[in-house]
Amino acid sequence: MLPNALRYFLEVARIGSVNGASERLHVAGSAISRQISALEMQFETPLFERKPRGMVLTPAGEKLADYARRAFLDAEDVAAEIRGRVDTLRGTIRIATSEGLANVFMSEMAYFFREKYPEVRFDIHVVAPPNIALMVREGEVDIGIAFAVGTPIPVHVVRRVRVTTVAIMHPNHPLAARDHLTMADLANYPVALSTPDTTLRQVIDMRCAAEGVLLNVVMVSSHSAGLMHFARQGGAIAFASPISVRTWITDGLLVARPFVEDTAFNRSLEIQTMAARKLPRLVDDFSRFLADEIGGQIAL
Amino acid sequence: MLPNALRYFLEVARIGSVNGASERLHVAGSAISRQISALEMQFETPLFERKPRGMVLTPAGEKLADYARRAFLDAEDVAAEIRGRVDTLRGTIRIATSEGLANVFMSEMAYFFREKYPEVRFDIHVVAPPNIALMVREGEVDIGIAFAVGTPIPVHVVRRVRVTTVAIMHPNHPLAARDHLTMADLANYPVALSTPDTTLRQVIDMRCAAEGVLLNVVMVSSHSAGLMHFARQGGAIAFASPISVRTWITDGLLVARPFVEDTAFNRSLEIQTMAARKLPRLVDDFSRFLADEIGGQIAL
DNA sequence: CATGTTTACGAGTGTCGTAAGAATA
DNA sequence: TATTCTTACGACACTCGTAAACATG
Repeated sequence: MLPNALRYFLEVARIGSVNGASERLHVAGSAISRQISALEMQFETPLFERKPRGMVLTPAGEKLADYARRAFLDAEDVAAEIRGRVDTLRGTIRIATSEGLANVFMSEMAYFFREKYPEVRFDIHVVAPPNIALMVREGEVDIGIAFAVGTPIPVHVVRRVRVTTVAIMHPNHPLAARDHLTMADLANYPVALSTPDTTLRQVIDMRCAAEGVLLNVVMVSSHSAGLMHFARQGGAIAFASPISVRTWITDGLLVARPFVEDTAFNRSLEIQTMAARKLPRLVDDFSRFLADEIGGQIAL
Repeated sequence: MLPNALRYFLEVARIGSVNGASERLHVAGSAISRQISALEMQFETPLFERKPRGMVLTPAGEKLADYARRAFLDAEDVAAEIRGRVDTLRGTIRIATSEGLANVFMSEMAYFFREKYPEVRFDIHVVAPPNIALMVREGEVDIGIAFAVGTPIPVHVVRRVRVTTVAIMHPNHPLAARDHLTMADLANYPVALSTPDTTLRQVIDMRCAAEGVLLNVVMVSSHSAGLMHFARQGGAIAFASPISVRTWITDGLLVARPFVEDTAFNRSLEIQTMAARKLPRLVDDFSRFLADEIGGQIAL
């Protein structure tokens, strides 16, 4: 459907070398090299910088890569639509999200959405937060659900909401009786934290530094569901955004307590899709569904 | 950049015959026929119905045509962006609009927009109202500015506003002293109308039929600016939407008088772009500019 | 010299144009 | 029979893979 030159180009951009792309594509490196030269000839500008250890995109190359990724997805979508005859209300939605959201939040969203569209399949990729937007940009997933991180990657943000951070504890915990907490309140109790690569941990660290509070950290885990269960057993206070733990709270298994003056604790939860991509109907529906849901959740 | 098969396919779709496309493309009909067969093989479904006088798209073919038109524009845009290096803030904006809007409204919009972007060029195509959306859909223009007509053509509507219809007359006209008019009021005076293929004429005819009023029509013209000048000389009452005549009113050359209970007189003015197309930055800017402008005009 | 890209060249594939065949009013 | 699409076939162009040449830390 699209010229091979673009496929080759894209794979070299991904892998960063002609030989690498050659192996993955089962195409001779010479052929790939020639096609890329042809593209550069056509656009009258180099698309890669030739470095000793491979090739990296020039700004012009970046533009072409963005276009090509979009073009392949578009072509794929229209082919599915034409072949499938049906307006693609069945299909697979590919999602990248972080570990903290994959548990309760994504499960709920998938469950509710499948009540509307029973034929939907979800492919959920749990990856490190900075990689979510990258995967969206490169078209490896249709939708990214992530807390915004510093690096601005050019993706389309369907919706962005400010999300608070709350302390999660056993219902009998002494602090469960309090309406609002400060970081200093927690200093006397054991706490459980996520790993430093999470956005959740980052806002907690920042807040502790600002208040000069040193927490009594008894557990650090990259598995947020594990932290929640640890908190449920009374082992420690954990942290989360309200949407990440909703069912546990409503079921009475845990209680959540907000912090006073919470703004420094806020993170931005984003629904991301590829910039300028025409989404398949199903994916578009789900992105709107998500946006509505978290739009409602913001009131929580 | 894109495979020839798609170019051939699209031209056959446009022209409606292989031989016709063969002439325009300077490619043998056999080659075109073969490429189209290949596409149909690839999608495992016919894209054209073979009629005795040529070929017409099947529903599957329509989908592919929509995709292909989009794909070619996208490819063109990205190529310009890569080559031009600059972020394409100079360039040409192609617009299709109706005769009534091309005069005052488009001139104003183009003039104001060029104050922001002096390097902009406009290609304005004045065509019959039903063709505006078609041209947008087929990618012959970037933006369509049209009053909505019955046939729903799948284009993206950037903005839609309800626009009233007013009577236009010389400042000394007896009716100029009235605040609101009815159709019956006009029966005693000569009026000038646009041709029946215009949306303006259609709403007037409908309203006259509803009220059972017979107008004293002294002029019918397909050139709305001519009708305005005729009204200005006192020859007749003409009709227009407020935005079509704004400068003439503000300059005091003509006066506009609204009708009582005007809703049946409303038309929907639409800013249209190709569905799901990623607009070049310049075009996107202009479409937003237009939307803002007519958004403001609605209060008029 | 190890790694990675580009050029040279023969083999294979695909596309094109001419011309003949088939379908339809 | 006039128009249009499709198939047959030889000529040409393009792409590929192997292998050698080139660039660089």
